[in-house]
Amino acid sequence: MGVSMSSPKTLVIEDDSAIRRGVMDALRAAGHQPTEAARGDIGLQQALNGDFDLVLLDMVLPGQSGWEILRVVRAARPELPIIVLTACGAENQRVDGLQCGADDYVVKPFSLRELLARVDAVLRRAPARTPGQATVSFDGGTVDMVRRSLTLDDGQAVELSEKEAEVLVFLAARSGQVVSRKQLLAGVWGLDPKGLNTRTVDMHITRVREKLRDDAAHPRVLKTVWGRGYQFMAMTAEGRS
Amino acid sequence: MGVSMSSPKTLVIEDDSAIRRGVMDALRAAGHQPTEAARGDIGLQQALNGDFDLVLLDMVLPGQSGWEILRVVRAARPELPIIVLTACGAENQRVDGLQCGADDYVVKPFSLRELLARVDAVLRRAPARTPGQATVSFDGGTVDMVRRSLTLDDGQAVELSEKEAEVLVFLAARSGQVVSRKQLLAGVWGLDPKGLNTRTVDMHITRVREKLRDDAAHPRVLKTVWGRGYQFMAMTAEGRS
DNA sequence: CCAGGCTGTTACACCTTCGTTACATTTGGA
DNA sequence: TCCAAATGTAACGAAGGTGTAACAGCCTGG
Repeated sequence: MGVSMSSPKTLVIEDDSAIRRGVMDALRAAGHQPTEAARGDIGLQQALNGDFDLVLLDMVLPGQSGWEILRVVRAARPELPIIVLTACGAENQRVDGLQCGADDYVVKPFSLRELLARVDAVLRRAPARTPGQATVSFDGGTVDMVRRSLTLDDGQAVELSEKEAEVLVFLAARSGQVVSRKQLLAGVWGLDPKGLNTRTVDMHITRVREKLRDDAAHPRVLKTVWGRGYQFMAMTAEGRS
Repeated sequence: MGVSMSSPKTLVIEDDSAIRRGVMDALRAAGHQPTEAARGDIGLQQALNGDFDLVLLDMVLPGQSGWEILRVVRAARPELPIIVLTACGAENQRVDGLQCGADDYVVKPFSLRELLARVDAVLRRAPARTPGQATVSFDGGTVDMVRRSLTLDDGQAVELSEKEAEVLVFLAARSGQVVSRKQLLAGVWGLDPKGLNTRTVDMHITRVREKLRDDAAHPRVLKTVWGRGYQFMAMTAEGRS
């Protein structure tokens, strides 16, 4: 199931009808198949159940907060790209938004050209994150997220322990995003950050890196983002068959 | 919501109805779409919420001080050009105005021809300051103000530390303006200039310059304006795609 | 019972960031 | 010209983030 995205299906969640219509028209003109939602709760349903390649999400919505939607969709469909539309100013929202896992961020008022540029960039940058894709390739091998198995480029299958597999799949499903230790603790261990030591995460990263033949000092796969977390570097474009 | 500035939307905040009418007529004759506000508080609302390309701001106003408006608009919409209309004489107001972030100033009484010349100059000089623009290019690379990332022209992505990113984005968002150390301290560190050493700013500028491949003696990007601060030199006109 | 693997914790060395200080150099004005 | 203020930057150190070796507890399969 290659991709090449001839006609991306995009979900627009935005309550302001003027902006929504403008965005819908621009997307259609750019060859998308856009769907619109004027309320947060309805948009959330569609994002979770629909077959979309991209979500454009306003932060100020009736029916459900945009932040809540971002969190829920990220948890349920980590591979689905999301671009956040946020009201102007609000310097700090940007950090929160990107840390919540938005793939990009457009500040209102925005030009439609700017928005389309961001949309193209996100779709181009996320080749391995098509919904339903079961494997993610990196420089040196491939992760099968369904079987939770790891195969290196020389054909060798690598055994993973339970936790190692969970950590690797969790990161691979969010390839390109920076994942904090807290997110890993919550997602893999399913706990409040109580009870468990943050260093536990580091230790497992070290063990996974070893099996990936990755080097912490010059990582090809699991990059450390200082002060923020870890980032799975998926293979871009020039990929295998 | 597009831009391309064939018919710039200009907001005129001025309480003297004779002057206001004259300016409005002159702008219309010059092909603008001007909007007028006779009171400071109303003008401030419009400047913050409206979709304008330029603001003409009188300093002496009922309802709200012009200085206050200048400060607030600068903080919320740093990319929005502002030309200050200041009462005659008062040489020092000029300095204060420019330091507060006005893009230009016109001293009353002024000729309409002079005003239009200044308006044209400011609009021409502010290519990278379109509302919603998320990237600013300079001679040697591009700053993405949303991702807080830096890409050089050879395609290399440069890692920025937290503070480096904040300093660079703060300056890039105000490209063309001279930003004082005090403004940087307030905007990036969020402190009164107490508690922190002014040299801290210099040090971070040095570090950012290094990552920009910029040379303090012959700066292409971060120019030192002696006695006043620093200035981000955005790429003009003949820009990239 | 033991052996062996998996997990989480601890400890320690190292690295990054960032504010400060110090000193050389530059600049503008008297 | 000379002087004082402003600037550039190397160097330092504190605070805290990161990599990983070592260890102890746990479970599972003999």
